Amino acid sequence: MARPRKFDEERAVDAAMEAFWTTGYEATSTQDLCEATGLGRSSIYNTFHSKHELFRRALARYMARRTDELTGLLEEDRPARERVEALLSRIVAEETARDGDGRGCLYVNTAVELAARDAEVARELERDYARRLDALTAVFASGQRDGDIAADRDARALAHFVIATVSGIRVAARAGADAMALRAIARTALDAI
Amino acid sequence: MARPRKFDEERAVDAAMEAFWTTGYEATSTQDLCEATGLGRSSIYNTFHSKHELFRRALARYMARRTDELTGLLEEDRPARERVEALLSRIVAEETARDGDGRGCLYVNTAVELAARDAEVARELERDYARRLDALTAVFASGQRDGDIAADRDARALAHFVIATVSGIRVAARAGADAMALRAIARTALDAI
DNA sequence: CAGATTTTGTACTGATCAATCCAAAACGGA
DNA sequence: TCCGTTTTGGATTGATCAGTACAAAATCTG
Repeated sequence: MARPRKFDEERAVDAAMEAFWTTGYEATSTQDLCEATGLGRSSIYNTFHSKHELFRRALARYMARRTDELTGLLEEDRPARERVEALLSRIVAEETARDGDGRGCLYVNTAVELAARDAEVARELERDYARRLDALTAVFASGQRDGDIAADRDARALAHFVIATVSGIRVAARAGADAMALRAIARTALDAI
Repeated sequence: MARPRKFDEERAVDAAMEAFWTTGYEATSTQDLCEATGLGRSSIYNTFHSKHELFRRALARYMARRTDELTGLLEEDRPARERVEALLSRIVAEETARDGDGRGCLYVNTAVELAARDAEVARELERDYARRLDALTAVFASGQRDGDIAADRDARALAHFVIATVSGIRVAARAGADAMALRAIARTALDAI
């Protein structure tokens, strides 16, 4: 063997994720990444080979973490409608929190900033979309079995709708909508399901 | 007087708008803006003083144009529900068009890319949000007078909800959702109003 | 036609970008 | 302890960034 690393790769990805999350892909310089991770240029390029590849790692980590949270929340033993309500409430709480301070959601940010001109990233976003769609579809299907979601609805359509509502709340928050407005959006969306 | 301009300022703003729209603020270089507008550097800086100010002009133009389209559509003499349905259909059609090709919406793009770190831009987005909110609120209020929207609903909440649905559809389109999914989102949203 | 004024093209500024190079440093195995 | 291997820091690369300097060109007023 040889000289060992003196940093933890996963912690570095985490730090890079935070940087990309708050600043965006283009606006985060490699210098910013050095400062965020505490690593030198060489260590970053030796480990991740390029800013783009580090971003992909950071995005994958973000999506995995978020989708895990989502599925955890959606697997709770409650009526389907309540589970979706809890999901939307959490999104509203996140977006109105004054400490997280308006960085939004890396998934939405990336979809808007990069998806159109980066096929690899677009593919990753699609895969994550599919995962969340499946999780939500399962929730609505179980709600239909339990009877608290009308049986004649299309579970998959409802799942698409909830995902869109989440993104809608996030964009509205960035466009300056206040907490009351965000709650109104969530409440109105719940009327539809 | 003195030497006259040999270009149309408004056409230049239009061209810049197209560039920012397809590429984003950061990723559009001043060189790109020269090529898009057909102007030299000097003309651009002599007229608009900075990339940032040109962007603000372009954004204002985009929002004015879009909000005009919106209010035009919403002032048609039809039941409120149909007017909102027409609005959502248009958004879906835009996002699935294969020629416009995935540039999305400059308003949403800007909210996500810039609003958090550019107070001036954030203020403009808020003003536009308010304009669209008022237009939609008026539609729902008229629908309640006509009886095709339930009188016990909150017209303003419904308006927030429709705006969020539009953003949600746009983000979903960028994340890879297909035309059927976008139509399902619009249809489900209509069930809520 | 002459003088005042503005636009325009071109060359240039210093800063910063992502990425590379290279030698010194640090470890494991022998 | 010494060799092979890898990591690390710091200097450096060429490209590109937003913005400027300046003089030639073009038009109006007189």
